[in-house]
Amino acid sequence: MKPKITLKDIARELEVSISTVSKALKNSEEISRDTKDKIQAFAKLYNYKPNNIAVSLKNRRTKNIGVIIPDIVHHFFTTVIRGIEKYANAKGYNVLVCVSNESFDREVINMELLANGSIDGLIMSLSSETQQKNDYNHIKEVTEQGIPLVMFDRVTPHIQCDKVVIDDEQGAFLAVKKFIESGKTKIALITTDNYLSVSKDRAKGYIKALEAHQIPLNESLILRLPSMDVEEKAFEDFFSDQEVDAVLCVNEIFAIHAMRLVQLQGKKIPQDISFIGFTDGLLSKYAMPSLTAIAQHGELMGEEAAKLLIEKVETQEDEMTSHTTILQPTLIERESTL
Amino acid sequence: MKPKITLKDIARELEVSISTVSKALKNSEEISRDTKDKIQAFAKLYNYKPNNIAVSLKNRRTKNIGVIIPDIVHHFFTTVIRGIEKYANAKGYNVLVCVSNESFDREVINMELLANGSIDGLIMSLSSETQQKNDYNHIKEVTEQGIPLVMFDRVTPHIQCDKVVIDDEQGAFLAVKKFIESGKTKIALITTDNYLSVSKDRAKGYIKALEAHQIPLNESLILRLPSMDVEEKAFEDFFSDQEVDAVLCVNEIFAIHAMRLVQLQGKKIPQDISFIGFTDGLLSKYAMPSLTAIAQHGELMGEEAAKLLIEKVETQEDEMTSHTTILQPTLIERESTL
DNA sequence: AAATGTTACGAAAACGATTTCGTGTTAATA
DNA sequence: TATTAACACGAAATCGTTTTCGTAACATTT
Repeated sequence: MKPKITLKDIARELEVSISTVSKALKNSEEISRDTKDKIQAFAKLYNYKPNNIAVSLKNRRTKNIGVIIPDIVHHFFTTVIRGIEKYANAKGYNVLVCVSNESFDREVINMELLANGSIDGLIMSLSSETQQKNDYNHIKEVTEQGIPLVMFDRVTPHIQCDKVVIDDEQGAFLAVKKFIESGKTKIALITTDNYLSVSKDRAKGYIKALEAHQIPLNESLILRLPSMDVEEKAFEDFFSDQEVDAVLCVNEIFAIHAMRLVQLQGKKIPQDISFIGFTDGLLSKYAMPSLTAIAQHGELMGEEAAKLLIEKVETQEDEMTSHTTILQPTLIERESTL
Repeated sequence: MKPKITLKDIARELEVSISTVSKALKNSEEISRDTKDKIQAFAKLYNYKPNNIAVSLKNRRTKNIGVIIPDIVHHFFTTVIRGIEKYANAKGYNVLVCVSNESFDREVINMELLANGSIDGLIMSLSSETQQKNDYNHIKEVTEQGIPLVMFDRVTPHIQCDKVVIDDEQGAFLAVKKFIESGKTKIALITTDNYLSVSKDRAKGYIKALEAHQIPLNESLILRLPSMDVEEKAFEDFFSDQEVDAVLCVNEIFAIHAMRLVQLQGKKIPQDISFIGFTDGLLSKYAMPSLTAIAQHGELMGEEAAKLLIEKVETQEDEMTSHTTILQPTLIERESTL
């Protein structure tokens, strides 16, 4: 085992000062060609690499950016991370991912941990618990310390910072419009309770589209689940109590479940009943039949968030202007719609 | 904007020395009750939090563990991360996730980045490119520096370290056994080229199970794809050229594709043809019909890896014993088998 | 020959914490 | 009263870098 070599070690071996070594390795003009050659050769030989921690302490920059997401097993978030990584790595930044697990407390812990020097900036999406509690003090503290923050997807107007979202309302609007144009009228919406900002916006788009086409809103066609977990019973009741010829779901899981259920009831997709689901993940692509989806462009969202963040980090002008990027969702047509 | 407060700031305000502040905040016996109260109150008021970077530099421990995975959009790896996070967080460690994107170069870059002081230990799964190149020098360097390493899933015998894997051979064996016991004999295997350690082991289990039941091995029943991407043409040829009544796939995507294809050809699953796929992710659960799967227990694997790592990190005995944990795969029966 | 300018390097402070050791003040003991 | 012990705190080194500033040695200019 050969422990890492430091500037001090090199200086001692070569009988020069630490400063000389440091400068030589940075190819400073101050050091003579001879000395530089000698030091650089020695450093290469012993595979010297500066200690990141020490460099960070000195420079007060870590070249790390933190990311806090509610859930890592959720395909959408992983695509966002991929986008963040892609951009950040290209800019020489490392990405530090933490998972809040939809818990307010873990979100707070993660933020404190990251904000105490470990990162230059933070990208986050709110946990559902945080959105329910409506408590954003932990986030305010971080921004007040001057740490650049970018929020994506699950955002809040209570915090002033750069944001990247898709136009969820427009996404739902597009979907319902698609249904109506293919002759559907009994259009259902399966969603979570309104505490999630995105669910709220999607419901808005759903209603707006109905209004725009003079279809009266029928509240019984909206199924609101208390969580992301599927309750088989609620689904069954929903579909047996009434006639439905099109369903918009706020996530893939709901859509897949519903599709399976109606297929078992002998209905044909998309002839008898059409489906559109949000997020366009793997499930949509591989479902039977494949699911028409509203794509959220997670990777793009990640890249955009990283770009906004790194810009703030590198131009230390603490201009208090914040910018919200709204990405347009697109409809990916597959077999579940006409 | 109020920048973070340091020990020095507190010392200056309260007209004591930095050492006193440091000790007071650690509740040291050395400091009088009065002084401690005063300092602690002041620190709380100004929300003092020690700077992680400085603490890391001093203690030469970061309380971070690094994780390098080949792909973050892959469900299996995210479940492993979830397991790692779970255990590590409980032990007060932070998890730093990097993605190699199946690239050798990115793997090297990530390792260097992490290994230069950012982490106390590393958990990784090899990128496919690394397994193809069979070059592990970057990993050797890290272990030689005395940084504890645990590998999982995609491992190599060339590196001596703790490892966590599932018994892939046994998994494939179980699957094929299941097929045979339900009367199938024309059993196919759809896999990637052998450069992936796991694919190799699974093929071994497939062959072994056939042998154990005196079914002759028919090479034409093995479809080897050059990458994880699906080539539609190869699938079609494979299924039209011969009779097949059961298929084992080394991943979900292959399985879903194949199932869709044979269903379009009018075959009934599982009566005409059965399917089993590795990994038991979301797709298996929600496929139509749902896919019988070999579960790899990613979350458990992650927890185990984190446990092994943190043990090594905390007991600094550099005992050169390494330990391999082999998890047993389990067969999750669903609709795609009899 | 004196004054000035280069060149090549080292000393030391700094980043923010931790920790060892030393010491002045008081209290307890002989 | 002199000695020792306990208490409460501060000075300084340290972790591994970076960077500013000072300066010895030599070269150049008038």
